[in-house]
This record gives sequence, C-alpha cells and structure tokens, in this order.
Amino acid sequence: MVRKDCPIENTLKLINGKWKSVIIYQISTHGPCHFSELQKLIPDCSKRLLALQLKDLEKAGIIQKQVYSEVPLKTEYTLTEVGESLIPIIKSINQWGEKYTKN
Amino acid sequence: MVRKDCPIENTLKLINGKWKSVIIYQISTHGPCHFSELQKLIPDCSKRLLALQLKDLEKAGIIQKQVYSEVPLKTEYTLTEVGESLIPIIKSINQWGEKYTKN
DNA sequence: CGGCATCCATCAAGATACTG
DNA sequence: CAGTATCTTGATGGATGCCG
Repeated sequence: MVRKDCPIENTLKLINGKWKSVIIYQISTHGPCHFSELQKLIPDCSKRLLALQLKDLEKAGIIQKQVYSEVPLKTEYTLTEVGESLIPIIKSINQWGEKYTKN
Repeated sequence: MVRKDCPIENTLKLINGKWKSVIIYQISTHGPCHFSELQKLIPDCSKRLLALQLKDLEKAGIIQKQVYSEVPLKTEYTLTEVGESLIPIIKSINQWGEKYTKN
C-alpha cells in the first residue's frame, strides 16, 4: 500500500502495532526478559498478542530470542544493537507522553 | 482497553494512525499547508483518510485549522505549540528510519 | 513455561459519489 | 476547494483451548 519511501512511517510501523514500543521500553529498562516477565510487566497485553508482537520485533531485528531447552521451557528476550539504537527515541516519546498526555 | 498509564502508547496513538506523523512532518518542514497541498505532499494518503487524520490531529491539539470563507474555499493547517514540541521527536524518528530502514 | 491454532467481533481504510 | 456519506473489505485483536 505504501509505495513511497517514508522513513517515518517505516519506523513507526516497527515500533507501533500496539505494545511493541512498550515491549522495547520494558526490555530496555528492565533488562533481558522472559516471556512471563513481559506478561507481568504489560498485563494489558494478551498472551497471544504479546507473542505476535515479539515475533514481529524479532523479525524486524529489534529483539533477539534465546531459548533454553530446559524443562520447564525458558526463553529470554534481549534487544539487538538496532533495538538499542531505538532507545533514545522511545525514551523521548515516553517523556513527551508524560508531559503532554494525561491519563 | 488500555487501562494503565502508558505515556508511550498515548503518544504513539497521537502520532501514529497512518500518516499522522507524516502530516506533522510535512507541516513542520513545509510550513502552513492547505488541504490540497497536503494531498500533493502525501499522495498515497487518500482524501478521506487525510481529512480524518487532520481532524484527529486537530482534536488532539497538535494542529490548528484556519478557514477562510472565500470562494473558492481555503483552509490552512498549522502546528500548535504542542505540535511544535513534537517536531524533535518526529525528526529523530525520521532520521532513524533513514538509517535503519531500507525501502 | 512459552507459545500456536482457531473462531469471532471490531475496526481501520479503500473506492466511489455527493455537497457547500 | 475542502471536505462528508456510504458501502465494503482486509487486518487487528480478544477469548479459548491445545501442545511440546
């Protein structure tokens, strides 16, 4: 649908998509996270959606997934370098939101 | 659906929504814009959608609309102060996109 | 524990036509 | 010129259940 180069939209497509930005934010402040940790940190995001968003983020090269084939299963999500480079932006968005949006 | 305070999501809801960020970006670089100018600047955004997004942005207090009741009709969209405060963020998002997304 | 599959409701967005 | 109205469809997200 989008034909033209549009860096803004390209970027926003990556970090939007409901909760993606929050996931990045949480991993960046909280450190590497397990799936269940993210569930606790973002309780309003359903399990299904969380999994979908994580997959998208992984495909986009923003986060990395390490699977430890233990029992019980354990995974760990970390930011890639690309993901890290997004942190300043995510933080400034967060700050702007704190200042200009009241909830 | 979103219960918890979430400044990031609040902010992204404002600037995302397909083309909103681009509209802000265009007005910020191009200066005050008429409806038809925005159409030319963002040809992939349909007329209908453009109108909707402009209305949302106006409601959010990010842009202002001046209507000149001449014939033919003329309107002009400008950024509010709140809108201006978003520019640094929009620009950094744009720069990030230029660097990290290839289209 | 960390998901995926399925079904379903909702919604966002395109196409087209019409108006002050 | 600057929109609005209507209709339709594809994508999004919730709920639930299953599986390694």
